[in-house]
Amino acid sequence: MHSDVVASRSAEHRDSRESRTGGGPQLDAVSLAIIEQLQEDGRRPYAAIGKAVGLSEAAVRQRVQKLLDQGVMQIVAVTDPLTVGFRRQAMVGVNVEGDVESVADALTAMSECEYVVMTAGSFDLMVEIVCEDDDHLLDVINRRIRAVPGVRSTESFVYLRLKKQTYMWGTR
Amino acid sequence: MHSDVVASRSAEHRDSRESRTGGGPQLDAVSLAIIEQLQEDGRRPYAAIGKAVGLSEAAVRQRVQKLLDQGVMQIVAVTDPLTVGFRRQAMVGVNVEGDVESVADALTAMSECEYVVMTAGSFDLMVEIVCEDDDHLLDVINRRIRAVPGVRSTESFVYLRLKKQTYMWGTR
DNA sequence: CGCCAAGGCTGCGAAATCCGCAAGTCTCGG
DNA sequence: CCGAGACTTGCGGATTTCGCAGCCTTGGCG
Repeated sequence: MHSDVVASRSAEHRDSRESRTGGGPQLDAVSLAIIEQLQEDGRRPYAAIGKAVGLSEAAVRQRVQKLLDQGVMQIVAVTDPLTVGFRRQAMVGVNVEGDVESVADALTAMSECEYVVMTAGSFDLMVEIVCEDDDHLLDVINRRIRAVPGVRSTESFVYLRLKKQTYMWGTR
Repeated sequence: MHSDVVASRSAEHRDSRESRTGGGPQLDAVSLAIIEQLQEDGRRPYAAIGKAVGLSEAAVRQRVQKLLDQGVMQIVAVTDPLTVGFRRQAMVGVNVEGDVESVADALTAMSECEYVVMTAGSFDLMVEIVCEDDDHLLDVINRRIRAVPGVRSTESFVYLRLKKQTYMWGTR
């Protein structure tokens, strides 16, 4: 029944929290299936999940708890920012001279920066900004981001319309 | 004994120029508070939420259900794509000739496009792509996206490292 | 002004779920 | 051969969910 499950549980708990790029702790097919269930409905009962993935309720409970503890997934409410009062969003491309990492850390510390990623290409960093209004956005971009040491230049892409936003990784 | 949060029940006369893009029902302070609770923990019991926002368990349940039905929020599991087997991600800027909307729709229909937004700036669209490997990414960008009628050019920013990814809108 | 419908809230049992725990199985490695 | 880890089954008790019957307030309307 739950046979195809057997995967590598060898290097499960590696200490490296930095391993993002290299691929994190291996997840077997069952954990993947559990995550998919919770991506459809974060409040689905453990018993129902167990039935769907071929595990007992207790086992699902344990695995979910572990996935949460390990930080592999989190169960949260997500909203459209516009409906909760954030009227301006923008993607900002950043060019850096010197240490990209330290700039990224500085941006990460800003609450308005919802998403920070280091990239290859004509930008070193891409940052998604969520603001309440134009003034707020202007302040963040021109005064805060450009004030970070090492930031050479920025280019902004103000959001006109959000067309798609999914959280269905692994559900394909 | 209603509490602190409920204070502004009758004073919700803020200038509600509802912005079009997200449109949607005005959220009062209580619903906001409920959302914040669920952003911290999507599985938090209704009774606990009620205690926190000053409402009964049943009332919280009804409001949450309505928020879900209305599509204002969804409760889901979110993960780091890298830990679930998607090793290549990229942000792609797209320039369009002709109808931007129809191109956006075409991209939205692709399962690999996790995030699609229409922007102002040197790109008409920004698209986040989630792929399993380099071949997959190459295929999506060069063969699928560029094949969409109206796409004039694209520029890719391959993710090197995800530094921050939050879902705490409204929790500031 | 009085009446009524609608929406939102509370309170309350009943059903379902969560949670911890114990005992037994199975597999993998040392 | 034995221990560790993961899973299962089973089981209560605590907690949570859920449906429903009121209650109150608001707003429309004759």
